[in-house]
Amino acid sequence: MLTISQFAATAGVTVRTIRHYHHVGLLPEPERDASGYRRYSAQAAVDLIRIRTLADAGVPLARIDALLHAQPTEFAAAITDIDAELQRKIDQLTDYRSRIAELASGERLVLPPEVVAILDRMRSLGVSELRVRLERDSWILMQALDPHVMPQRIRDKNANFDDPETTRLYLACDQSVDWDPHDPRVDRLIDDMDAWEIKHERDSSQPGYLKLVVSRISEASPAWQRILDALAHRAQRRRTAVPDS
Amino acid sequence: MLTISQFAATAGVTVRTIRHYHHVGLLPEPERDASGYRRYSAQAAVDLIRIRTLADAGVPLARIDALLHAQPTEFAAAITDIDAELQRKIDQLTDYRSRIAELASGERLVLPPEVVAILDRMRSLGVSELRVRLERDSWILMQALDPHVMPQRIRDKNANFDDPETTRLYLACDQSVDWDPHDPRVDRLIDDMDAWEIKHERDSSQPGYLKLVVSRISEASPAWQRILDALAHRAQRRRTAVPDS
DNA sequence: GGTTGACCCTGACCCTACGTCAGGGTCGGA
DNA sequence: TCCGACCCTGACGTAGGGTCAGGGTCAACC
Repeated sequence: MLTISQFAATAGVTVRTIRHYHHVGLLPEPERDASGYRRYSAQAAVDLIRIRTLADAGVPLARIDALLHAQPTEFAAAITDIDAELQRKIDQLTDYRSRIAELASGERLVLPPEVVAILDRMRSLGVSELRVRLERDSWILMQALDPHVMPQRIRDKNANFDDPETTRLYLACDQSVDWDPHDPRVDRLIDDMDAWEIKHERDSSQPGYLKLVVSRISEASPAWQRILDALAHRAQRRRTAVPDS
Repeated sequence: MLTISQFAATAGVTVRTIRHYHHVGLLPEPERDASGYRRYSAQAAVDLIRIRTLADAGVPLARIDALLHAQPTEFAAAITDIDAELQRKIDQLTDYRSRIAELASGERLVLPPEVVAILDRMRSLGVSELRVRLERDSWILMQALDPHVMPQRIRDKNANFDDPETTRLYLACDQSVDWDPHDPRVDRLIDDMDAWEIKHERDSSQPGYLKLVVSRISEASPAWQRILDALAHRAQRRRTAVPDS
């Protein structure tokens, strides 16, 4: 007969594991010898190995108990089930592996590839990292709060960067980050951007969740703050003069 | 800004998970609004996704905390590490899958293939399932208690079944299970087996752990009990007459 | 302006599958 | 007789949350 540690060793588990299985009723308590030690039969070892085979495969102990007392048919069905679950886990882990590999590269994980492409395009056009990060935050908020507008916004944004005039304006604005707010170039920029908004039938009003992004842009640079305030003011005047149809 | 449930949704986790991360200090507590609700920034969403990417890969939360504050070099090293661990898990799950598939077939899981082959050979020779099971138990005990003798015993056992005379004797003994202990055929069997033991220079003494198996064999059949007792008795007499060299 | 349903808050206990410690008895060999 | 390696029970600890309980908020609709 086997002592508890020999018994545990046949399945490569700890003594504590065995006692736990007794406690939860998964393994029946065996006979005791004269001094109260548990003594295990070879049959118990076979049972234990079956239990561990299932447990290793991730089957909860409570379900193992039921399984071992099930009809062969149900048992076979459950096995098929468990096997499919294992395959699913394997696929998932494989997926996690590829994600882990991308961890170094930041937003690739959190945004759809089209948006990542836009951000990369901005970088390659020479847009500052600060501006790119603000843009990224705005996409993240949009994704969380208003996901159905994303496809349209992606098209718009790409169209903007396809247009050399719009791109020039965007870059000029980006460069104004450390200009003095009263630099005459800022005035020209405001005029140009206002004209652009009129031409493209846009205005500076935004869905509520983007107000935060706008306020962070303003905080980042006094020049930007002046530009945004001026544009909002002019747009407001236009709306008052020509009310919504 | 995001409410806690919107924030949780960006990473596909529950609100409780977010609060748990605050509790353990993995995520910093964000600002609160006027009514005490937590409000999350887009940057927090990026951080959360990074955390979940690691957590999904099985990294303990405590280690994630350290990782996110680590140098890029250490971080990269840890990622390599985690990736290797993932691959190991995938391999293990693949292994469990193949084991699960064998669950129906019993001893294949618990004994080395050579022994399984011996048991299968016994079955194909027509040995009763009862006897096979007793034999299996004896191998299990041997494996747990005296594993280094197994290769030799495997060779011996195969040699026995390679010998037609020994096989005949074994089968005869197996068939005697329900004979009357005083059937004259039992006497002839005892004579034959005793002769066999002398010829092969074996005796019926066993290492302690096999005594149990022998006693279970005896319990299974009165005829077997008589055979074993008689053989042990004769072997004992021989040892007394011709003491160990 | 009242109600309804979907949120949010904290605090506390529950879960699995054991690990670990405390405090004590038992066994086998030197 | 003593030591180290076993064995026993009982109880608490662990990660990563789940799930109440008991209460406040918000927005929309009637």
